[in-house]
Amino acid sequence: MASSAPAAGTPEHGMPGNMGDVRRGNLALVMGRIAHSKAGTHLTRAQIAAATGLTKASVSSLVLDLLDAGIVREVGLNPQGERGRPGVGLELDPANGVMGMEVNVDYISAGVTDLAGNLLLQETVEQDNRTASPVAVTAALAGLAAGLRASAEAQGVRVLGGGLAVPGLVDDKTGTVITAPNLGWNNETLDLHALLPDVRLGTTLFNEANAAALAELRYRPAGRADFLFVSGEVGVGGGLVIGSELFTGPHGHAGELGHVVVEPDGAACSCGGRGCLETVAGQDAIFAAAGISPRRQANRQASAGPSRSESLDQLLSLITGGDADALAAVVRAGHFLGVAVASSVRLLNISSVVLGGHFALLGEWIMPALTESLATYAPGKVLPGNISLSAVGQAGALLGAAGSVVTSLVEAPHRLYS
Amino acid sequence: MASSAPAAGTPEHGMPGNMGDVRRGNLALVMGRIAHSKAGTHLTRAQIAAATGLTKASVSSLVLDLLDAGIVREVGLNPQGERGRPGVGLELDPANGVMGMEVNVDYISAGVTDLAGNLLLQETVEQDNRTASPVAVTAALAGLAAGLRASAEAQGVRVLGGGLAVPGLVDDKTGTVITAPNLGWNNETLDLHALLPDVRLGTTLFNEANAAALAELRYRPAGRADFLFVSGEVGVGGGLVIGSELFTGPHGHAGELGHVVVEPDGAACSCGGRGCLETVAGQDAIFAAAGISPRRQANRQASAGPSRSESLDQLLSLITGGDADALAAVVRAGHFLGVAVASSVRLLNISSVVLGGHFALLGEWIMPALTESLATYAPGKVLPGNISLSAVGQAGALLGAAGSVVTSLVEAPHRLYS
DNA sequence: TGGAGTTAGTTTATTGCTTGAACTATATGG
DNA sequence: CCATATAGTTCAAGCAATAAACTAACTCCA
Repeated sequence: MASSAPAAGTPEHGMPGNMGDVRRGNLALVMGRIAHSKAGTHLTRAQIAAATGLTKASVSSLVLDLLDAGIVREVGLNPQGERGRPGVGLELDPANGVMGMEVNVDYISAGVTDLAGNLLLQETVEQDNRTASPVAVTAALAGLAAGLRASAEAQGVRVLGGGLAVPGLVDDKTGTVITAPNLGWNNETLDLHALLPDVRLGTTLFNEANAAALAELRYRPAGRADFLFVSGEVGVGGGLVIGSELFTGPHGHAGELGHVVVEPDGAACSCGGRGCLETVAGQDAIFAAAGISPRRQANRQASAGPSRSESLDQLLSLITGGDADALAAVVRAGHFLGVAVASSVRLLNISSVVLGGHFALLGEWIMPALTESLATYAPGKVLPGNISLSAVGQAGALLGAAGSVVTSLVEAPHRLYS
Repeated sequence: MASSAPAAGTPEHGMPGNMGDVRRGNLALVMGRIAHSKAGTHLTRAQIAAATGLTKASVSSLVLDLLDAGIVREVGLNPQGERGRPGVGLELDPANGVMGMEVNVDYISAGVTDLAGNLLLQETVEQDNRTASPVAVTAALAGLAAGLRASAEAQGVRVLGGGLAVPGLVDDKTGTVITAPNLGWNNETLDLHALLPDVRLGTTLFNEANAAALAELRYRPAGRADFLFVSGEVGVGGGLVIGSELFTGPHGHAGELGHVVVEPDGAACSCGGRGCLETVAGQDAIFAAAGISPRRQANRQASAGPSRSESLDQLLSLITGGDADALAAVVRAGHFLGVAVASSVRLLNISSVVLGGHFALLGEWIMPALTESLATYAPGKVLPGNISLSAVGQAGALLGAAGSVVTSLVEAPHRLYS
């Protein structure tokens, strides 16, 4: 998980700074301007100098490093009626890509984006990962990624690094999945290097909700800098974005919205607690309350029992068909989601919420209950206009994991020419 | 409120870095070593060089700046049997002080500490601030502060800056108290400069719980870097310390533990919400449940009705006298405090809790209920040994507000020789 | 008592980076 | 074709850290 990173180019805390730190910081500054320039437009060295406050001489020198590293390229620019010598446009070199990967309960998936965030290649393999060992799953994913990487390189795109999202608590520093209840994994250390060998920027491990939150930050038009992303999968997860950065707390696991207490006298939760949001708003809880037969637990054949998406389809048709129990289950989930979000809003002072997973799918019926609940429990704190549905949908975790590599590159481009 | 500050010496985000930033950062590094050296011991230039990785030449040059600024001084050092030339000890110059100030419901208070955190002077004036205008209160406080400042300067201590803690939501950038329900203040902009005129480092405005949390961080022996401080006053407040820094969220008001929802079907709260922790664990709620007559609201004479500390004394004697209702009220508060803390722990991934205010006073009876509640709602997340009572007590807000000035000076000592 | 050894702190030359000014390059407009 | 304007490069200057040499002050030991 991305630990609370110091500002770009800042020396590690407690370490002395030197002139190299200044250069690395300014390199990141220039890189950031190029990376975040509006699509279609191409900044010139002079524009970057004006925007950042650096001198033209410094910008030229810094841009030269980025060109040498192969992450930025020049594009000819016709100034169209401007006076003076035309500037040379700069853009992220599209010959670079990053790999996003995801392991979930019933599929593995991988994809390659360029540094601008365009999805170039993607492939998903449906398989039940509850019946497979972590080693087998990562081996299958490594094969999937290797294939995509070969395809990317065949079309001239080198893969600089990767990100992997899994539905559980992770420790990125050690590459360990601490616990992933829905996969049945506990303290499994993954070989992230073998997953994507010999990439300059390595591979980072993410919690799925956190990765999806990063995707919202990256792909949402006019994205807000501060929001709580709610991930509705089998479990209920949360991803906190504060100041345009993932907030993961002191030990890397902040944002567990699914285990906020919403009913002190409520049902026992798989986490050992009681009355957690997940016990009323998780998929299994909603299905049960709606009278939909539960998916078979472990050891089920690939074809036995309804799959998760089948259960969701069933729920949707029940609701649209006017089934009172199904609608009540969803409204109840929305109500308690509001309770949990209200508490989060008071604790974290966040004013925007983005719903993903089944909460987004059920948005039409969740939203009224949620807004009413928020008005009751945290009046005035979250304007209805600041509650929105996921802009990226299903592929969020994958795109967020990939995007995190780009972000880390933009914040420390010097890593590419060590 | 301390906004999420960049690392010491880091240029403002988006601004170019230059060699001056390197120097400011290294100056802060050296200053930090001197400020955080164990009391009684005195680091030498050579020791600082070895500890930081800077060269002796750089340290000498940086220390010279700190000496010139008058915030560090040399102390002779007998090396006691060490070989070689003895080093010259360095310490914070005790001729500098900072002012901490506090406005609360029934008193105003001010105090001066040196940069090491020793309280040199303190004075408290009891007065009912609900009957007074913000202007009158700040005028009285300014007088109190001016007197202490004169005393300090008479004994050779110059006051470098100040911090003011108030029981409400504040915006430090504008010096505004957005809302302080128990003072009846709403959108009152205070003249912080007039409160403590002509100090080099200005005066910072804090929420009371946040200031008290900073005091815990500063004064607690072997203080943890991450904890949730729970402030039990008329209202219930919270202060979040993450990574040894105050976490105030994207808009500066994070940590409102008192308005976490603990009983969705509970009582209406003064904030407009429902079932907030404050409705069961605030002082008034506990007094009411214990059958203690409420304090008179506004317009009471200074002598009419029991004061808050009188009510607390009454509660304590009821409990020690075996009153079942009083004990039940406290146990109930502890139980729901556990619910709120459990949710906080899941959202913020914090593993330590510090209780202040009436929660500390009632610790003997609160703690069992709290630990049991935490074991129920967030099993394994907060070890009982990580729940503790305030180490600084009543003067916490004042000490924390004063200490924040020291912290900001240590992080940016160059501000003292502009 | 005095020299060898040891550690603290300063001086000096070097390196690396930003800056600002001068300079070159390339466009538009009359 | 020349004036003007803008883009980008070159070059000397300034500043900060570094490394190495140097001075200062003390202990140990003969």
